[in-house]
Amino acid sequence: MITVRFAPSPTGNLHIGGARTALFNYLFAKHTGGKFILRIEDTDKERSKKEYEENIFASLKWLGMHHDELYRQSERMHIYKDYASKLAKSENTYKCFCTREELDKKRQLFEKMKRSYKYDGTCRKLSRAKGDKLKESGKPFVVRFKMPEEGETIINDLVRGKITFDNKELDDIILERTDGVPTYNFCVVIDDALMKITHIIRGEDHISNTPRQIQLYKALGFELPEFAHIPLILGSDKTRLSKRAGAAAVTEYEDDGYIPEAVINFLALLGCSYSPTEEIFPLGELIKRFNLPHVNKSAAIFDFTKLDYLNGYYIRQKTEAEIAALVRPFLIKAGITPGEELLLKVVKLEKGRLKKLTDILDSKYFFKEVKEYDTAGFEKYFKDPVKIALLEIYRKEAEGVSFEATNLEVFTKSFAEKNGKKLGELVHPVRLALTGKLISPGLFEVMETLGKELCLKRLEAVISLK
RNA sequence: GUCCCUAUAGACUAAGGGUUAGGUCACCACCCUUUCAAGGUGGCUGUAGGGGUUCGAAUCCCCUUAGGGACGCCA
Repeated sequence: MITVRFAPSPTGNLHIGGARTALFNYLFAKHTGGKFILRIEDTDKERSKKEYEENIFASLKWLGMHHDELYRQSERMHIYKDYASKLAKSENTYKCFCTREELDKKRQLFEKMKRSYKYDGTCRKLSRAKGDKLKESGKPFVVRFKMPEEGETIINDLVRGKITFDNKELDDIILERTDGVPTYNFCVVIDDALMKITHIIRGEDHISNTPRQIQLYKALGFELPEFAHIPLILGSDKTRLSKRAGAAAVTEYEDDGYIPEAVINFLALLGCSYSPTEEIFPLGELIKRFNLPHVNKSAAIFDFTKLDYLNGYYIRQKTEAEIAALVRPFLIKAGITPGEELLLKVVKLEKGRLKKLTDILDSKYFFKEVKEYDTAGFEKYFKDPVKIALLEIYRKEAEGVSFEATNLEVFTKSFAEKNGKKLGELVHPVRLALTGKLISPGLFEVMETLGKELCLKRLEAVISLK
């Protein structure tokens, strides 16, 4: 059975790049009828936090990715211990008594000499007896893995093909810290093997870890899984995704008014294609079409305009009731508690115009008094007493009109004609008076939704500016 | 610095030896129209550069350049 895993460390909120890695794993699992495992890699006690773990759960849930199994590495320490002692017995590891300070010094020295740093193997050369003696003396130590010093390690990557590393480049990685807690490279290998992960799909940033891990597989006698390293996402400045350029937490996208359908579709498109001619694919369709060979090798740049487009598209696919429910929390956050009936009417008008759910705040005027007017619009329409006078007549005549959109349109058009004006000469100032803005949904629909009373009142407010 | 990876328009991608290099977003124009969207029609931009291999190269090879990643008692 095909089994994949997403293995985040709870040292921060789930960000968009992590979500994409999760998505590719999820799509692959579901496409093949396989299993999607979520594994929390919380071996770094200092930085791992429960709140981040919860953020990861919430984000995945929001995106609609459900895991089949859940593990936490912090609950599996005894397993790693077993394998550590197994490796020690087979002489694949050694105790290293070099202190952090000593190592730092060496690193700095290498840097000064413009040479690449690699652990020099000081303690690898230590005799067993000497090592045991040092241990008994109470000197703290870490456990290192003896990397092969010759030959090469080859990754047969499902995305990139063959990647070759000279074993000389591999240094003796630390398996156990001074406090006995195992490190990432050790835990992943054991977990992936024990959880029978068949395909490791992860970011390109892990390529250089892979040969080290392959050596561990070999030393532990585990069967190798398949590897697929997916390209990273770059920010709009072509450098590593930074917060400014899009690397926000998934939950921040939610707060910004994006909907999961759009985020999923957008992320799936970065670094992968599903059709030569189409790009709109909901999750179910992505699952049907996903395939590792379709994943491409180059890093993709995060582009908000496309996300916005997709978000608008998916919003338009929803029913008005659904949109109302989605948009309501954003209004409430802005201090507006909309009545259901009015909200539904507003959504009907705004539906085709929303890119983000937060855009609903552009139509605050349905729920709140208009207190200020667009400055340019004010100059253009409200400064001239002649124009105001026209509005005054319009207002007066509107009193006797039934406020349905079609009816208002007929009335306004004939009013304009009667007064020798173009329709626009009326529509724009009226819009400004009713909404405070130069831009809104169709004016007559807006008027109908606002109702006669409010419309007349707002027109009056402008007339009295005179 | 060392090792590794990558390179099709402003962005995401298709074509994996033979296509007028296709699609999507963005952009521009027009249509629709009371504004903005949405929708419709049309258009603009591209194989990083240089060498090879080949009858033929975006595609295969080499070099250059550019970008990214890794080099932690982080994951």
